[in-house]
Amino acid sequence: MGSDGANDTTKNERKPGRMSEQRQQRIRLEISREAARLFWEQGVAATTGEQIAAAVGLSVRTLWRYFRNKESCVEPVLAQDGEEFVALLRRWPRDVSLEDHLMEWAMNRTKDPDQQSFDQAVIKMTVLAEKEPDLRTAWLMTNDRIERALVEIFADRLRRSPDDIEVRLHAAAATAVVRVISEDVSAALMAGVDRASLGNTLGQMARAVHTATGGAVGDPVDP
Amino acid sequence: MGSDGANDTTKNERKPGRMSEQRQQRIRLEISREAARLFWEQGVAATTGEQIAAAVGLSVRTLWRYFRNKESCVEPVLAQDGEEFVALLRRWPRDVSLEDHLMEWAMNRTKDPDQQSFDQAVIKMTVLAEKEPDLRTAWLMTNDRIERALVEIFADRLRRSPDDIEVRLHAAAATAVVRVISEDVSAALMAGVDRASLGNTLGQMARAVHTATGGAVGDPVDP
DNA sequence: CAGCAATATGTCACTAAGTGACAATATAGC
DNA sequence: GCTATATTGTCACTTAGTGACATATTGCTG
Repeated sequence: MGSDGANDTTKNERKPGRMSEQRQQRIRLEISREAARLFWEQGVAATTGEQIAAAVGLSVRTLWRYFRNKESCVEPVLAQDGEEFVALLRRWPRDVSLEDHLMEWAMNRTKDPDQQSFDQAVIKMTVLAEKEPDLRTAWLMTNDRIERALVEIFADRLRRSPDDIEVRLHAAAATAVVRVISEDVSAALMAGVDRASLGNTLGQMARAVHTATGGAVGDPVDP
Repeated sequence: MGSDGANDTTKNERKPGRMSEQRQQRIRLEISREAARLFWEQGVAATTGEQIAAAVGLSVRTLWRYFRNKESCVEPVLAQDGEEFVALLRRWPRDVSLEDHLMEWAMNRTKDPDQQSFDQAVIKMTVLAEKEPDLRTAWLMTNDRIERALVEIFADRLRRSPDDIEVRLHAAAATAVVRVISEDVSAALMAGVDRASLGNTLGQMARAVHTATGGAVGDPVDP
């Protein structure tokens, strides 16, 4: 497998013998979940690559084909909410505010039990990233990728170039505030706060993005 | 040496045999500069810990006492501008706007030749961090620490608690935009753009901080 | 400056992380 | 089923990073 394949679509054309990208992503996610479980149970330092590999039935050599280092193993888990957010923004109609868009989605979403245990893993890793430097780097790198995705989305919405410094500033600021809110929510949930009493976190995110972009992002725009 | 010593002042009281913190910081900075030079010349992967250690006349065992891993070696260099920015904000009079404060400082600053070569190292590492994942983590972690410093500074200025979510959102957004501008300026300088034609980057930062905090940070405030 | 206590350093041994090479096996398309 | 290509596991290896311990260095005090 080309270890960069997961991030480069042109190199992933379907050839005989090449696994689909979806399949590779599923394997990556399975590894990530097992890594997260082991990191939570015994700490990052005490978890070996061999243990992670064994947990998913792969050799450690193959593990390092899927992830460039140990802490990166947890990135797919850490990326869950951010990727969901990005996917939502990609579907964001121009004539709708961000807050309305997110609230509409929140009202219509369904949640299966498998997804809920996955959410738990996300929360645990987000919290653990606060005190484990290696996980912190994984968390920050994950957010770095989200920011790059937001650059494209904001450029499109604002009808500007992705190279535009303003676009990049807005994407960076938006990513930062969404990250802080995610961290805040995760810490609260980990501390036992009931999700209902957290209030409207998606609305909070939408407003924070609006503020952090100086009002440039978040309102309906011309079609 | 206590490897966490550099970041914990209570553990660094002056005892017989314990080196001063300034001395430890100087050694860290010397290591960081040499690491940066080697990373630039031959790449991160091809640079061994032994080489970095030899370049500063230390054993590799001691190198790992000063830095938790190889890429962290470059953090003091990467942190230079951010730490300067933080120091400036710590001296920021309440009755002055951020832009005026930064501009006044820019007009009065002096620059020695050693500092200029150091600036070059900062620029090179900032640019290299765009394509070397390990350096990217070092850069993001450095900015994470800057953000934590800004939380304290903003809390003080806004007369709010550092735990206040708004304070944290402002600090995160401010750090993000300063980072993007730093990256932008470094890339331009690396590409040969004349510093004079870059315009007023400090003013740009001040305005970006003001925008990213929704106007909450940047204006004069009540004393 | 000498003495002392505490810390810092280097050497050594070691484990784990991570990489390259290559043969065997698996995958996807026709 | 066949073929071409990719993927995987084994093996050997280097490097990163850690613990233990003896020696050297540092900072304080008289």
